[in-house]
Amino acid sequence: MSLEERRKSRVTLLDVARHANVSRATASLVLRKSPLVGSETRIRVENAMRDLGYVYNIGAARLRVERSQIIGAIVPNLTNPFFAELLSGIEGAIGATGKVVILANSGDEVERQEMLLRRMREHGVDGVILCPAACTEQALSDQIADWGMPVVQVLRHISRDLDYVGVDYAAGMRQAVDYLASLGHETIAFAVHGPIHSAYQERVDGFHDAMRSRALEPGMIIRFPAQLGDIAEATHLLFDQPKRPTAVICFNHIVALGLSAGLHDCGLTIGRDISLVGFDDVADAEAIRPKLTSVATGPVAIGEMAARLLVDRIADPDLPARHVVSDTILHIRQSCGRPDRKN
Amino acid sequence: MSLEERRKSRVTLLDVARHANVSRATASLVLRKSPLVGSETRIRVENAMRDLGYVYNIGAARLRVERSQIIGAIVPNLTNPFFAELLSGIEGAIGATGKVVILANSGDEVERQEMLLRRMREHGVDGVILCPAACTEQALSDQIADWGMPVVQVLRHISRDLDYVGVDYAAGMRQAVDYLASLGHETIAFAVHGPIHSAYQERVDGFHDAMRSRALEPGMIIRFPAQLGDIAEATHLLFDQPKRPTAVICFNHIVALGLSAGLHDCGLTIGRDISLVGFDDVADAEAIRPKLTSVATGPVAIGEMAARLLVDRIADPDLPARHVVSDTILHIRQSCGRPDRKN
DNA sequence: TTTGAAACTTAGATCGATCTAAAATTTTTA
DNA sequence: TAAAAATTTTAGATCGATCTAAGTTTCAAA
Repeated sequence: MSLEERRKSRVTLLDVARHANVSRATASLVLRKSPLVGSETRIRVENAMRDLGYVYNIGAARLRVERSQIIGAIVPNLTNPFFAELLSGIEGAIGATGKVVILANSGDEVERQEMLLRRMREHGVDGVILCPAACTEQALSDQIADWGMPVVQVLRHISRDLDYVGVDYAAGMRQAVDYLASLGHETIAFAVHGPIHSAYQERVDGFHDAMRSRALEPGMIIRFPAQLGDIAEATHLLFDQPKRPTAVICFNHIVALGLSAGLHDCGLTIGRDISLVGFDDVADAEAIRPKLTSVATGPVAIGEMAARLLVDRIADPDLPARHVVSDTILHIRQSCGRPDRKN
Repeated sequence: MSLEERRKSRVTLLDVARHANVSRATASLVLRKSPLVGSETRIRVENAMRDLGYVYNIGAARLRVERSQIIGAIVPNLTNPFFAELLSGIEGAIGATGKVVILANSGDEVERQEMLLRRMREHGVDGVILCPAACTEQALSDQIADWGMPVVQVLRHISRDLDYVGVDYAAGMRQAVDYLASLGHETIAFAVHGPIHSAYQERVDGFHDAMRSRALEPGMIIRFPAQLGDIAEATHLLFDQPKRPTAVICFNHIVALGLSAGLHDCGLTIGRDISLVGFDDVADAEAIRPKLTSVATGPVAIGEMAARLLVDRIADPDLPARHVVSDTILHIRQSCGRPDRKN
């Protein structure tokens, strides 16, 4: 009956109090570092805690207090290193406030996301950082408001009524297009993939706007497969166009890796025969050869910022919604050159 | 006083019970799908739950029951895609059992790891999947036993008394060495980096053993910097050796990416001038050109297995310790060739 | 010595579920 | 039709903390 033993052996605040010859209430005050307890008593209680190996039971405390010290994070895809870095930022910033992060993977499926939100509510999370699954209805926002649950949208948004931390994708696309245009490129493709959501749309719109305002040919959007392995093999899509692009902007680092491999397989030299610009600069960008010129979005910092906003919102649920859109940085490396006029 | 309102508006089981004209106990039975309640009553209660928008409060339930439905996962470094994939496996398998994962990053620091374990105990986790930080003392294992906390070690181990899910690193090294030897390589280097732990040691020992049993020159271990960016620049370390290696086995995908970039910068062609074998095959391995031959360790499956072991251990804490060591698979791609005899 | 304020301490209710043991109801059996 | 058995339902204690409101001590001032 080892379970029984274990339960019995659990040290509660009452045990501590008895051991220190004070009441449960006083022990609780010590726990919460209240200035009300005398220093002699405080020390006696602290010693008792140490001697008995007392472990605070947040779950029990939460029953009285409205804070669980747990926040949730829902991302569409954990295996994507971009989201891993985002998560790292979230965990770091939330952890620093003494809270804890429940992690979940929506797989970009709305029903799964719904289930996860419910599960998190059952666990009484203080708030959620949500990167909404593609096709999430705006109605979810009202639902969330109904629940009275603090939520920060990250990277993608479904409603202006909720906090949002993201990236100025349009500006990022403009940086990429401007840079390529300055090198003399006129036929530029945007290689996209994956499900459609706000961040996708903003990139596409940004691309079109940037092309238009440079008076370049209307933007060429080319869709690639979802999986990294399949992208390289689909590289030919770039050349199946009415007019062959001299430069390609990649939707994210997955497309960049895939195309970088695929172009290599076609016997083309990146930076000479064709120019490539990445987006969502993750650590690996440094390791591709030639080094990939790319638009960096700083996922770790975004995660940290989202955490900060969530903490603020939890502290004051009536704050007006805030929208933090961070700038991108164009890292010029070696994957772009002047267009080959022979084409 | 919106907080007050919110609290008041929280629907409890008692509200549901009243609304359905039954007692709290009956409502609780319905919640737990007990066969004891009559079907007419069950439906009435279920309707009441739906009508009132009842949300189960796991925290409250946990006070009576010994299960929190929370498990913890501690990894040394979230931004490493290898651990992200591991985590993805853990989250998937744990999530499928209806439990939830608290995520934490030890940064490979023992004190931080200790703090995180404490925090998780305070949250009453049912168990923890731990990839121990480098330099973790074996004493932690006794500590954990004292606490009566179910723990599964993953990828690294500090004690045979705890469950462990990992990789047969020695066999993996043998596969790599055997393959290179079969191509005719005799001077093989092992490029390592990062903190020293069981998985590190097993790889190094495995390398030495494999070299010895093939009667090749004693293994050459070369340490590289921790950060990806610095590895490429340190590539020359390979050539500072008394005898220049014709093939290099990389400690993990970070070293592989770094060296693959660095060798390229040195003007060497991988697979012709020098052979490279990766380890810890992550998704990106497909995207390096030439495609990287590597020893795959399947992080997602390892995470899933660790989750399964933890669930079993929680169900029966008195189970003898289990050790699951999974096989590696050598993926032969394009980064290896016959040694250049001119050297 | 009494009084009042300041400094500490505490009893007991409370949060929202589960569990036990017993009560109420229905069905079956004699 | 009464007793026994089976099926449902429930009152009230309980988990481990926090909070309120009230009770003690201590000590300086009157």
